Amino acid sequence: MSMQEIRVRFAPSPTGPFHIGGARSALFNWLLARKTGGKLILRVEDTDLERSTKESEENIKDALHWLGITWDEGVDIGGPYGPYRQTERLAIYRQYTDQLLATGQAYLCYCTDEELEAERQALMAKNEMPCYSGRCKNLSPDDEARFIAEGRKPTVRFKVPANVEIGFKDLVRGAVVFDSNGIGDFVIVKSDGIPVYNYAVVIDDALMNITHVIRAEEHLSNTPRQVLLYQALGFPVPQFAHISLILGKDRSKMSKRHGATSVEQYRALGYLPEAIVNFLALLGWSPVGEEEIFSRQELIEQFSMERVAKNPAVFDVDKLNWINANYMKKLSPEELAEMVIPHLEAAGYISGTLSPEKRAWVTEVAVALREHISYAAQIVDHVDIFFNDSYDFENDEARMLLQDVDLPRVITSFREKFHAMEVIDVPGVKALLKAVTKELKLGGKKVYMPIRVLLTGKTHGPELFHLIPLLGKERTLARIENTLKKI
RNA sequence: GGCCCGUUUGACAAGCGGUUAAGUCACCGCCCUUUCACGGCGGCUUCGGGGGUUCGAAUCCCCCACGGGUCACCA
Repeated sequence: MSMQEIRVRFAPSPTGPFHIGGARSALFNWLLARKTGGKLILRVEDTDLERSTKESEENIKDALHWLGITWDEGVDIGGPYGPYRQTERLAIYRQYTDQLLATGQAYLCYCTDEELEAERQALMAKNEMPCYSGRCKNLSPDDEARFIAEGRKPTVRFKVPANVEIGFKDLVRGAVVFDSNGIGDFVIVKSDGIPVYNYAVVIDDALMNITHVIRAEEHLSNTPRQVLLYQALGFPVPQFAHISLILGKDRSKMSKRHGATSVEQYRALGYLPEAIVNFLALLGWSPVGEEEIFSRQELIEQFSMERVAKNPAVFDVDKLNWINANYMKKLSPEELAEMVIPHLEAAGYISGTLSPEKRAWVTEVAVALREHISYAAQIVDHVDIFFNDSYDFENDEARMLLQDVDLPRVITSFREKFHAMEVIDVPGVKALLKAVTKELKLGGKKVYMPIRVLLTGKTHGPELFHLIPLLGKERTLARIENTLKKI
């Protein structure tokens, strides 16, 4: 028995920033395709003419590229089942609409928005399911002529059969059954001739030979409508897999008020694509072993739909940060600098093209700080001590440290040795500080802490032997003098 | 409101009728240490409630509660 090639698709609508939940849907599709040697198709569902923008489509493709999610057929690269943009497939949909109309499986509806809204309100008031009554189903020729004369533009509605059980197997949820009586005749083509999502998606998935439809759970209740359409059109029904939603901290659907929700925002904050992919994969899917850090390749090897969870998952930024920090540690100094520089520019610490020396210095600063940050943007919270020679004491503890009776001896010893240093480098400063503690017979704390406060005004920060070489001889000495004047 | 989906510790979750109910993040403690961070070690009262089925239930069935989704000429 030969395995049929798995064909999955990611079909975003380009109507806004690319949501992190969309990215996860794309990722799961991609993982299954890569895992099985199948194909991932990228189709753009732009039938909402009001809200769809080219800019948004570009944004989505950019984000996908950035995440390393590649498609085998679709917009930009084409393929045997194109076009892959729904607004370019209108003629195709029309054919099937004619077929549905001709066979009596669909009909024209002349109801206005106002009429429909009134009907809906009436039903709601009676506590009944607000679904369309079907009153245009058997319109008399006279009425129809009248509506046309009035200039009404009809929609096309699908005739939903009564008393039918619509069941399908969901890879994540198991058997799901709906009652057709709960579904009113729904619009499949808008009055402007553009098909509605539920309709276009069926024709496209069928024509593009999609075998597995992996998408967010919010589409679960749309699925019975689609199954009906598959049957009416004589198409085979694909496998469905509805993955759970991503929730915010308060367990409601993730939205703006939960913080960053778009891929673009995380990118801008300085998260790494590998980390986002890793984190997203863990949201709803679980690996077999104990390891949680996976490269894309490892994810592909380990992924399986069987291990996708049914329950919704809360987006936990702390865990994302932990994962991202893991990947940041693996960066080379140059890569790290690359990530951090835009944030330093934005914060006004640097500008323009950096000289090679300055760039090297910034790189070292980033390296000194890398253990302290989870994502690139956080660099600005720690970097001030390197750029700003004037500062205030962070707190009383800092002030107190400079009241210590041993302070004069520490300063004298340090200054003396430091003056004598030819080259200010990490091992040199390390040795110097050690020599001071030894000479004065003081604990490390008695030496390091006052010097730290003298140099930065703060009680914590990066290692002194990183800090001092980066400040250099003059700035180090000058800072000590300036601070001493303040006490 | 109808329909559908879900409910294991603060979060992600493993678990598929018999386990001391994994692991990861967070948190707490200890160790390392010049601080913070990193790292190491340890801790962290978990199966929403109630009925069944069964020798035995987190696991199967029913009811309830709660959360979510959906009922558009949006996707």
